[in-house]
Amino acid sequence: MARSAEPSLVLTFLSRMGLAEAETYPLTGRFLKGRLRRAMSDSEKALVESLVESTQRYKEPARLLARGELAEQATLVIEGLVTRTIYQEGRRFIVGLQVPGDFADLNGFALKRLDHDIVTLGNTLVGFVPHARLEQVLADNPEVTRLLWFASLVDAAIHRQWILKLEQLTAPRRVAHIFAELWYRLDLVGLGRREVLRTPLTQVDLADMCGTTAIHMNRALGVLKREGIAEFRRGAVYIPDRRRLEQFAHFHPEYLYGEGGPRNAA
Amino acid sequence: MARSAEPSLVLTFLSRMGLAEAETYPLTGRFLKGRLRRAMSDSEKALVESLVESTQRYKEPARLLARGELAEQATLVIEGLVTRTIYQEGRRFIVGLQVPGDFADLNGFALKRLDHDIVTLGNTLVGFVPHARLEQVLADNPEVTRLLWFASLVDAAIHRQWILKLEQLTAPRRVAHIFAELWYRLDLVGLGRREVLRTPLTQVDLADMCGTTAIHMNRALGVLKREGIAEFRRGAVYIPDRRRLEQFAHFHPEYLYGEGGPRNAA
DNA sequence: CGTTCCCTTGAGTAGTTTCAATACTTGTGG
DNA sequence: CCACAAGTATTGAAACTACTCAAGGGAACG
Repeated sequence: MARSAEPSLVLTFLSRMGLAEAETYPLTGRFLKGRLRRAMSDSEKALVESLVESTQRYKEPARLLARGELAEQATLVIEGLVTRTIYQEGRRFIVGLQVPGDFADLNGFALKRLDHDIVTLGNTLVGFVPHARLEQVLADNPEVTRLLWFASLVDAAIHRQWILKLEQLTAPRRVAHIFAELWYRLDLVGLGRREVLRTPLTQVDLADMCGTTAIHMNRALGVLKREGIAEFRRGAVYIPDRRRLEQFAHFHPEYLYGEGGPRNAA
Repeated sequence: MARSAEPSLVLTFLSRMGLAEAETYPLTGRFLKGRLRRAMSDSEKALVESLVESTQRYKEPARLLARGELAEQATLVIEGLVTRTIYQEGRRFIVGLQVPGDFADLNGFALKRLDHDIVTLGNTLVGFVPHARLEQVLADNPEVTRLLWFASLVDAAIHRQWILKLEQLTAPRRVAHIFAELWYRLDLVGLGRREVLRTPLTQVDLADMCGTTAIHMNRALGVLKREGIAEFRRGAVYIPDRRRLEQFAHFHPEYLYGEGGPRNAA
C-alpha cells in the first residue's frame, strides 16, 4: 500500500511462477491451482502430469462420453470449457461446467458409468487419463488419491451452490451468478482477465444452465445490461464493477475452496 | 413366475440376509446397501463397522456441524434423516438429504470445512467416525477408500439430479420427485414400506428443498392429492400407484446407482 | 385450555413461458 | 461480391406459475 511499486512486483513474480508451472507441467499445471496445488510436492505434480496418456483438441462441440456408457478414462480439461449435460424429452439441461484444470468426469472412475453426458464447448483441449493409471494411484499413493478425491468434492460443492442458486434466485441473478463463478474459477487457475470474460457460451447455453428459456434469458441479460451490471455480447461478458456483480448475484466464493480456506479465498 | 411360491421364498431369504447383516453390523449395516455392499468382503464390512467411535441420538432437530467450522469427524446416518442446509438472508435452503447408510459429511474429511450446515430432522441416530480413522483407511486400504469415494460421488450424482429437477420441473413435480427419490433410497437400504412413506418432514421442509414458498408447496401438494398421485399428511406420504408417481415426477432411478448398475437398478 | 407449530385459503402482484414474428451474424457457394 | 442458410439474438402479447400479504383453521403439547 505504502510503496506503490510493490504490488505490481509481487504480481509479476506470481505470474512468472505461474508461467514456469505451465511450462513444467503443460497439461496439468492448472490442476488444483489456486487450491491445494501450492501444497503439492514436485514429485506429486510430476506424477499427476504423467497420468495423462494423450491429448485431443476439439474445435467443434463434441460429446466425449455419453450417459450410461462405460467410462475407461478420465478427461482433464486443459483449455476451453466442458459441460455436464443431460438430454431429456427433447430438451437439454446443463448441470455442471468445468474449466481448465478440472477433471470433467473423475466420477467415472469410481462410478464406472455416468448419469450425464460430457460435452465440450467451443475450442477445447483435453487430456485423457486411463483409469488403470488412477487405479495405480489409488493403490500406491494415498496423498494424490486424497487430492483427486478433494477435486471431486469441490465439484460437488459447486453442484450444491447451483442448487442453492436455483432455489433462491431469479433469472437475472442466476446468470449473474454464473458469470461471477466462472470469472472466479478462471482467476483461480490464472485465466482471469480484467473487465471482460471471453467464453464460447451462447444465450441458449446460459438458459440451459439457469433452468430458463432462451427467450427469458435474453430478457434477463437485458436487465443486467440496463442495470450496468454486465453486458453479454456473443460470448463476451463485459463487467464494469465486479463487486456490484457479485453483490447482485449473492455470490460468496467460499464454496469454491480457493486458497486460504473457505473463509477468505482471494 | 411359474411357481408362485418361489418369489416370496426368495424375498424371505433376502430379508433374512438383511436382518443378519443388521445384527452383525448394527451401525454400518446399511452403508452402500443396495449398491456396492454385496461386493464387500466380511473384513471390509468389519473395518467399516469399526470406524464408528461413538453414536448419538437426537430427538430434536440438531445442527451437527456448521458451515465453515473445522470438521474433525464424519457423521454416519443410522436412523432418521439428515439435511444439508444453507441459511442465507434469513431464509433456509435445503441442498441435500441423507438417509440411513449415508455419510452426512464425508466431504468434510478432504475439504476440512463445509460449505453448508449438517442438520438432523426428527428422531435421528448417528455414528461418528473420527477423521484420524479415515486417514488410516486412506493410507492402508485402497479398496475401502474407493468405497468411501464412491459414496461421496453418489451424493454428487444426487446433487446433479436435484439441479436437473429444479431446472426442469414445476413445483408439484418437484415434490413428487422428492417423494419418489426418498422412497427409492429407503428401499435400497431396506427401509421401504408399501404405499406409505413415514417421514419427519414438514411442508416447510419440502418447500425449502424445492425452492418454493411453504404456501405454494401447500398448493402443489393439493395438486398431487387431487390428481391421486400422492397425499401428504403431517409427514406421512400415501402413494396409491408408485409407477404413476414416478412418471409424473420424471423419476429415472439410474442416477442413484442401485444394484445392477445405472441401467436397470431395482 | 391456551400456546405453538403446522397447515389452508383468497386475492393481487411479480416472474416466467409460450407462441409468433423479426433481425442480426457468420460462413458458404455461386 | 451477393445470396442464402443456419445459428443466434430480440421484441410483443397472452397465458401460466409462483410469490407476497393477510387471515384463519387444526392438531399436538404442556
